[in-house]
Amino acid sequence: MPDTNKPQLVTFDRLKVSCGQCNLNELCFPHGMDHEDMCKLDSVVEQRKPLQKNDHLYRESDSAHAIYAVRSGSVKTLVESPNGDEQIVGFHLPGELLGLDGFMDSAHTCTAIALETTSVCAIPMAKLENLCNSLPSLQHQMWRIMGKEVTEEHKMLLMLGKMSAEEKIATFLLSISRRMGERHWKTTEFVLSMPRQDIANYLGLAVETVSRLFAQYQDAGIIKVDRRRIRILLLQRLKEIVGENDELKTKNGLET
Amino acid sequence: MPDTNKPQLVTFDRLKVSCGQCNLNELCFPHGMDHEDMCKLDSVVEQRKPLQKNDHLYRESDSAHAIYAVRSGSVKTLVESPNGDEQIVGFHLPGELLGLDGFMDSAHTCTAIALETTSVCAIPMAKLENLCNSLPSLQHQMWRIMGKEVTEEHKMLLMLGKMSAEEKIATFLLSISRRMGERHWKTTEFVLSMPRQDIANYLGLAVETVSRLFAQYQDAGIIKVDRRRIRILLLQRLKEIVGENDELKTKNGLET
DNA sequence: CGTTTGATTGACCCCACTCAAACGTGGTGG
DNA sequence: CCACCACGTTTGAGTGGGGTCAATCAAACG
Repeated sequence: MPDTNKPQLVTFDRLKVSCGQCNLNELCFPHGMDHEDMCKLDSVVEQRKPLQKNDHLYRESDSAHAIYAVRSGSVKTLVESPNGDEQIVGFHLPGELLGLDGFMDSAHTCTAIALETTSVCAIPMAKLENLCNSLPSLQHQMWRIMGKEVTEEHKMLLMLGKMSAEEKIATFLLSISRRMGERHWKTTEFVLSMPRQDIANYLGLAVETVSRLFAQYQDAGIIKVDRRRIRILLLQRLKEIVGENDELKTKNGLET
Repeated sequence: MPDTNKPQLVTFDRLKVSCGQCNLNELCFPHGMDHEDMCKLDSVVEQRKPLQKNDHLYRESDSAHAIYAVRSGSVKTLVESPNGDEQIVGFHLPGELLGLDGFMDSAHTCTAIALETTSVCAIPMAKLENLCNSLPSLQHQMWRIMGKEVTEEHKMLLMLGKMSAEEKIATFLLSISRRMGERHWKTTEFVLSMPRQDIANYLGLAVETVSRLFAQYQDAGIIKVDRRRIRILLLQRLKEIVGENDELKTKNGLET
C-alpha cells in the first residue's frame, strides 16, 4: 500500500507531461473534448513545482490567477469565520480540481493548504476563459465541472446539517473510498492524508468523537484502523448506516 | 410594510418586460455587459407564469432545461438524504438566480419549491451556452456567478459546521437584511416568506430553538418579532454576535 | 534517549433536541 | 358574524448526543 505516495514521487522527474497524455485528463475534463481541443488546453496549462506539507497554494483574498488540478498528494481548502475559527470545506485528491471560488471578483475566498508533498497543474483563468470562447466543448466542460461542485457542496450541507456523528463518519469513509475507486486505486484500503483534527473539523465534530467512532466501527468489525491507514471490511454496513439501502436493512445490530 | 408583496403582484400584469428594462438586471448580471449584449440575452429569456405556494419549479433528477431568476416572491431549494429527511440549501429572493446545480449532466440535483406566489424568468441552458460562445462578456458573467455560488455555499458550510445556534440565527437575520438592501428594500424591517420549520431546517436547528432564540433576541431588545414580520432594532448587536467586529466588543451583556 | 506532535480514552457536563401541551391566527362553513 | 378547526408558533420540562477537559499513550524526530 505505498501506492498513494511512492509512485507520485517518481513522476516529479517527468513533470512536463501534456494533458493529452496525463492519466488524469479524463478525470479533470471527463467528456466531449477531442484530441485537437486537448492540445490547445495543454498549451495553457502550467506545471508547478511541488508544494511541501502545510504550504499554501493560495490564501483567502489572494488574487486568483488560476484554477488547479491535483496531480499527486492532496490539498485541503478552508474558510475562516469572523471570530477566528476555520471550517474545512474540502479535501482534494489527485485528479480533482480546486480554485473555482476564485471566479468571483478574481480573488480567492478560501485558503488551500497542502496536506502532504503535493504537485498541481495550474490552469491560468485568463487563458482558460479565452480558450473557452473558441472551444465550445471546453466551455461545456467547465459548466459541468461547476455544476458538479455545486452538487457536491449541497451534499456536504446535508451532511453537516442533518447527519449524526455516526452517519458523518460513515459518509466520509464512503466518500474517500469512492474517490479512490475513481482514481483506480483500492477502494477498501487506503491511507488518509489528513490528521484526525482535520477530519473532525471537516465533519463538524470534535477530534475525540472521530477517534471514538473509528474505534467503535473497528470494534463492530466494520473497519480496521491503524493510525491513518484504513481498511474497510464491511462496505455494505457503512452504506446501511448512511441509509443507502434502506430496503434491505437486515436487522444488523449496530444502529440504535 | 406591504412593500415586499404588493408591488410584485402588480408586475404580474406586465410580465413581458425585457432584461434591459428589468430593474433586476444588474442583480442577475452585475457587470460588463453593454446594451447590445443585453438585447441578445433578452431574446433567449422566457417568462414563466407565476408559481403558487408549494409549487415545484423543478425536482431532483428532472432534466435541467434552464436556470432561473426570481422576479418576485421567493423559492427554497433542498436536497434529500438517502434515509428520507431534507436539507434546505438555499432561499432565493427576487433578483437571485437558482438552478446552477443542473449544469452537471443536465439534470437537477436538488428540488426548488415556491415559498409563496412567485414569478421567475427561465433562461434556457442550451441557448445560454450558445450565447456565451459568441458573447465573452456573458460568459465572464456566468463564471462570476458560479464563483459567487461556490463562495456562498462555503459560508453556509462554515455556519452549519462551526456556529452556535445563537450565531446561526444572527447570521441568518443579517443575511436576509443584507439581501433586502441589495434589492433596495428596507434592511431593518421585512417579512420572512418561510415558516419557522424551514428556517430551522436550513440552519440545522430544531423549530423550538429558532422560536426560543427569536424570543431571546426580542427580550434583549435586538429585534422585534411579530409572527413572520421582523424588525431589527440593534443591527450592530447582531454583527457583534457573529463576530463581525471583534475589536469594538464593548462588554455587551448577551454573550455568555 | 528526551521531546514533540497526534491519537486515544475516560469523566463530566452543557447545548440543543425531544416530547408534550398550550396558544394564537387564519381560514372555512354554518 | 361567530364557532370551529387546522396549522404554525410558542413555551416548558426533561434528556441525551456530542463537546470539553484532562490524562495517557504511541509514533516520529532530533
